[in-house]
Formats: sequence, C-alpha cells, structure tokens
Amino acid sequence: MLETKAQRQSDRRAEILDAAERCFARAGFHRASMQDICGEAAMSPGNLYRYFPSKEALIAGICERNRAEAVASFALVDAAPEFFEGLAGLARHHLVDRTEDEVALCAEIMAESRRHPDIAKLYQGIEKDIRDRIAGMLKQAAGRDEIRQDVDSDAAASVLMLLGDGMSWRRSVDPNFDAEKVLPLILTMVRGLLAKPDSDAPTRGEKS
Amino acid sequence: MLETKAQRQSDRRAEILDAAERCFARAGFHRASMQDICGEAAMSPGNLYRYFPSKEALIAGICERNRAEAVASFALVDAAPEFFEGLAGLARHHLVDRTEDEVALCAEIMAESRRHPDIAKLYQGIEKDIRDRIAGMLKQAAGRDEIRQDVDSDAAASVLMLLGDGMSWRRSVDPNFDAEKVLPLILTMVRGLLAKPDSDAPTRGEKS
DNA sequence: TTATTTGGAGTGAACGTTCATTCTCATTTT
DNA sequence: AAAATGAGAATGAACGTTCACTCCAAATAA
Repeated sequence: MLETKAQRQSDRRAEILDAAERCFARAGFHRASMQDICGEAAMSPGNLYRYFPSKEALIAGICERNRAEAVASFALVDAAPEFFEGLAGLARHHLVDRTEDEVALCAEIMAESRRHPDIAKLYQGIEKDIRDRIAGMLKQAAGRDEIRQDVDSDAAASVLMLLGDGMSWRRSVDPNFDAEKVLPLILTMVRGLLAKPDSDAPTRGEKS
Repeated sequence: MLETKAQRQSDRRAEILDAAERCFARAGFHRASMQDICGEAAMSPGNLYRYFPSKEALIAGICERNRAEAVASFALVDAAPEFFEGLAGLARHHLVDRTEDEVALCAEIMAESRRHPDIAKLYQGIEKDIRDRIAGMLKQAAGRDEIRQDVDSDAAASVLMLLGDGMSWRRSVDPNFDAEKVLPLILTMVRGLLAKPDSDAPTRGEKS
C-alpha cells in the first residue's frame, strides 16, 4: 500500500515525461507550451505542477532518464566478443536505430544546454559519464591488445563522441541524410584510427 | 548621391545584423529579445523594423551573410597545391580558427532550423550549396588521382559535413573540448577513408 | 538670402498575445 | 472527516510588433 503510493506517483511522473518528450521533440523546448504538454498528458496545469515544479524540471527529468539508458547501452560493447563488433553494435543502436523523435529530443537538449546553466551542468555531467565510459572501453580494448596501444584514449573518446553528435545532427537537420549508408564509412574511418597496423581485419582493399 | 543612399541603408542593415549576431550568440534566438537587439544596435524598435520586417528576417539575413563566407572559404582548397593539404586548411579555418561566438551562432541556426520551416528551407539551401561544393572537390581530386577512385563522393561529402557538425557541437557544448588536439586525429581518419591504398603518405608515421 | 515644404530617419509608449505559474474550488480516496 | 488528487480560470510578466509622433537636412519657393 505504501509501495503502491510511491509507485503511482512515479508512474504518473513517467507519463508526464513521455508527453513532454513528444512535445519537445515536435516543437522544441521554447515553443512547446505547458498547455501543450498538459494537453498531451491529458492533465490540467495545476495538477501537472504537483508533479514537476517547473518546465525546467521536465527537461531535467528527461535528461536523467536518458542518462540511465545511455549508460546502460554500453553493456552492448562489453558483451560483444570483439571490440570493433561491439563498437559497431553500439553505433547502430545509438545512431541508426533511434527514432526521429529521440534524435530530435537529444538535439533539443544539446541546444538548450548551451544557454540554460542548470541544464548545462546536468548535461555535462552526463557527457562526462559517457566520456569516461568510452575512455575505459578503449583502455580495456588496448589491454586486450584489440586496438593499437599508442592511442590517446582521451582524444579518441572525443573523436567518437564527436562522430556521434555529427551523426545525430545530420539526421535531425538534413532530411536526405541516410545514416545506414554512412555508418560503414564511419566505422572504416574509426578502424583506421584505432586498429593495430598489422590488423587481420582489412578495412577496404588493403595491405599490411 | 543616389549611390550613397543605398549604401547607407546597406551599412545600417549590416550593423543591425552584427548586433543581432552578438545577441543571438550570447542568449540564443528565443531568449534574445528585440529590445536586447535594439539596445545592442543603439536603435529604437520602430526604427529597426524599418530595416527588417521581423525577428525571423534577422536570422535569414545572418544566414545569407554566412553562406557567402562559407562558400568563399572553399577557395582555400582550390588554391592548395595538394588535396589533403587544402582540406586541412579548410578544416582549420572552419573548425579551429572560428571564434566561440561564430560557433555558437552556427549552433543556434542549426537548432532553429529544426523548428522554423522557413529557416529550415533557407538553411538546407545553404547546406546543399556546401555539399555540392564538397562533392565537386572530391570528384576533382579523384580526377587528379589524388584520392582513391572508388569513393562514393556523395557519402563521403556527408561524412565530411558530419565531422564538421560534430566538431562545432563539441566545441559549443563541451567546455573542455580541445579542437586543436583532436583535429590531427580527424585528418588521419579522413586520410584513411580517402587516400589511395598505396599512398606515399602513411596515416600515422609520415611522409614524403 | 530667407522662409516653407517635404520625406526619410528615428523614437518610445502602447497593444495584443502568449506563456509559465498560481489560486480556488471540486472530487475522490483513505 | 481529513487528506490527497484533480480541474481550470486567473494572474502577471515578457515579448514581438505597431503607431503616432518628432527631428532634421535638403529641396523648393519667395
């Protein structure tokens, strides 16, 4: 009974965040009014404000949810038998399989974090989490001798995140962008950057 | 006399756009009020509206100015003695040398084009311009036998633009991002993607 | 020359709208 | 009955835009 109380609250909050995500993805943070979100959530403003104290708190809530999901997705890499295979899976999951709305929402949060200091702090925390995890992943792969030893894992992590952002933005800005078509080229490039020079997985034609 | 009249108008418009750029870069498009811009331009609202019919027209004006500059910067590649050298120069010019404000403004326009259909159309026009120019650049390099012949110049152009967007966003979102440090890795990757397999410019050690 | 007209440059208060948030009151649950 | 849950009108601030008006330099008329 006491459990279900908290559970109901939590469910309601999740529903509201779902509605907010849809609205933000559709119209952007500033153009999505609280009234819109109330409509989407089938709820009155007064009631919604009992669950979230401000519009900003909605973004914060959405960020936190996404953080959990993003961090969890790194299990894909750890589970894969070989590093580049895991990386390809992660890239596909994160950059191709995502819905338009998810990509749009991510773009929206990035754009918003450029101005709102609180969101910026929150977002940068998430980014740091992800960056550390990527760097760790690279170190581990180097330890297993799956990639070259002399990579600067910090700089390489930056490059991977940069590729991710680039893919996301291209998707959300260019209607003709075909992530499926571009992904293999990206992976080829990353292989060129990280693979050991004498790798047995030739990138294109190749030569040792 | 008739010339100077039009000239004065044009100068005034440029001044207003300068002010608007500063405001938009600082606060974002939605949070920069027309009053702010008027203040920055030292001009009353009524007068400003004699030069631009709406806030949206300000963004459009800024886009057009940037288009001209972006397109012009491709001369850097054409002027370079060798393809990858030219590309590196372009990348540096576009991704490292730019001021924070310029990067922020670019991010702002991208974000805005995700919602405002008119801006989207304008921005996509610019992107098409740039994409075509990149594709042409690649075709030309292939013709000169400076890069491998079997690159899909369309997909490769997408990749290059994606790298540009990624760099820009990383710069504007991550305060610790060091473009200078990452650029060589990017160029290495691009070389790996485009260089001829028997190239005399090995990807990491170096070079003739 | 001096006086008068003209029209573009510029002003800033005011308008109508939108929006996040709050207040009051009703309904349901415990 | 008391507390939690919900509704929706009300509030007040902020914003983009407009409008009636002033100012001033140059053109024209006297």
